[in-house]
Amino acid sequence: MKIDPANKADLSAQIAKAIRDAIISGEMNVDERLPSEAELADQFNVSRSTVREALKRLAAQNLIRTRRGATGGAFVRRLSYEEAYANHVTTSTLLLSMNAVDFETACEARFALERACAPLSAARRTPDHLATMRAEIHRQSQPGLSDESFCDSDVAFHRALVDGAANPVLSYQLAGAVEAMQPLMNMITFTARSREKIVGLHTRIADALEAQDAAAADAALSELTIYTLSLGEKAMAARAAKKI
Amino acid sequence: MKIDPANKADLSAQIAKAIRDAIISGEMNVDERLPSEAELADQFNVSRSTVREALKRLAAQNLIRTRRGATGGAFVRRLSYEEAYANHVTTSTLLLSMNAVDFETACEARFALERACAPLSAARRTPDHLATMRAEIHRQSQPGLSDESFCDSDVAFHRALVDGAANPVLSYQLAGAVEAMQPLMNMITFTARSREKIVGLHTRIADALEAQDAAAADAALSELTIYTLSLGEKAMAARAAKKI
DNA sequence: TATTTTCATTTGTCCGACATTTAATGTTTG
DNA sequence: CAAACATTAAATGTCGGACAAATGAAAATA
Repeated sequence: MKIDPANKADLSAQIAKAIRDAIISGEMNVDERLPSEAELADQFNVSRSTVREALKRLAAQNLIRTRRGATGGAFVRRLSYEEAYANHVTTSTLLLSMNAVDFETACEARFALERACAPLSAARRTPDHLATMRAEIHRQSQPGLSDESFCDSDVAFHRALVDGAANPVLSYQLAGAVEAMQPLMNMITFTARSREKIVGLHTRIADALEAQDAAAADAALSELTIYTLSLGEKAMAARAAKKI
Repeated sequence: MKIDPANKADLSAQIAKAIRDAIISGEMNVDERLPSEAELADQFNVSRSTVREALKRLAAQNLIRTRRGATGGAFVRRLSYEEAYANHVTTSTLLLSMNAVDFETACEARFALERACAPLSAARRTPDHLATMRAEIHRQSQPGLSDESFCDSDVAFHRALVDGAANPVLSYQLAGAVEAMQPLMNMITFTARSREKIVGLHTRIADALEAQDAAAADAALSELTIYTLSLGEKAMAARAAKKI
């Protein structure tokens, strides 16, 4: 880790990379303390400012945490699921918006992934998951609900479906797909009729999971996919018509 | 964006957050130039060093790029799929290793996600994808291949399967699941017999995709899941026996 | 013993200086 | 006039020192 070639490119980036590699390779363990900034500056033969910039890069990636004081310093941080979730969601959102991913592609990906969870969720969902889904369905049926709240509830419902699979790795991977879709979903104005249909499909999904009927859940999800895609097309057409 | 409460905690983190929010909310567009470090220092009423630490945080998240010189500065960066891939893979890897995710959970997640791609891949795979898969299968059949190379080839094969779905969002989400599994897969010593069986299943998958037979592909993937899980169990048992 | 004080260590912030890179501008020369 | 060259200005990158603030440990005190 002490290596640092006399490369011309961004010393702070090089140092960050060296430390990051040490962490990723397992050379440094969780909660292990890094040398102090002054010591690192000595080791790498750079100024303390440069070391600090490197450490801030690592902090931005949640790889280290710092504490002031006598026993303070920089420590290798255990990456928690919650933080990873949050990062994954914002990155996915940015990726969708910056690269102008079309609704169809995102929607297809989202539902394909969700359908992968359905069989596992049918087998393992707990009463808690079912209760969450029922509660969200109830919320979605409220007449005065704003479009934004409906979207939130939609996400919460599908999140419960995914979590029902009781596989944290799966939940993590899907968080990006489901939650990042929300801004795109907001493009679609949910009319009263489309909400009714969606709530109906959600109910079918919840029923199927309660009955532990994977095939029925898959069928309902498939219908929801098709319906959501048709809503997207309609919204696109409306937007195109408006432009002309 | 100019807001900055007189909070005493971590000015550079606060500033980074303010700028990050401006970028994520779409307030700043791709390739737009941020004010210079000196100007930002003025705006936020902090020193240039503090601003620099904030900018390094953003650079670490690939949100900005900086260029030196007269027309230089910090620019909002378009997040590319390639970078997002790389980040997603390393984050997933860290998440698996730091949280001691068991082989079974990771394996289940991986194959569940892959099976979500299979129908799409059966419909859309190009000759290119098929050629890649065949080439990797051929490579996997070489007798002198190291375990590491076999793992690499395995990842490449499954990557081609996923890419065959022709959905970049799906590919991105799955990169983390497939590639992050590699270190865990390395735990399993691939004996000659297990390799033979795996190559056989890969061939069946490739055949099914070539024939655009989604059901057959799913069946083969299902078998591969079960077989991989059994290999994992065997490896665990062997490791346990060794310890005693 | 229990409490308070002192102290050393470490991160957080600021300042000023200089190096380096880069493009635009000005200047010289063929 | 045009091309090559030199100058300059603006920006990031790096350095070194200084002080503030937090924090736990050791020392002094009641």
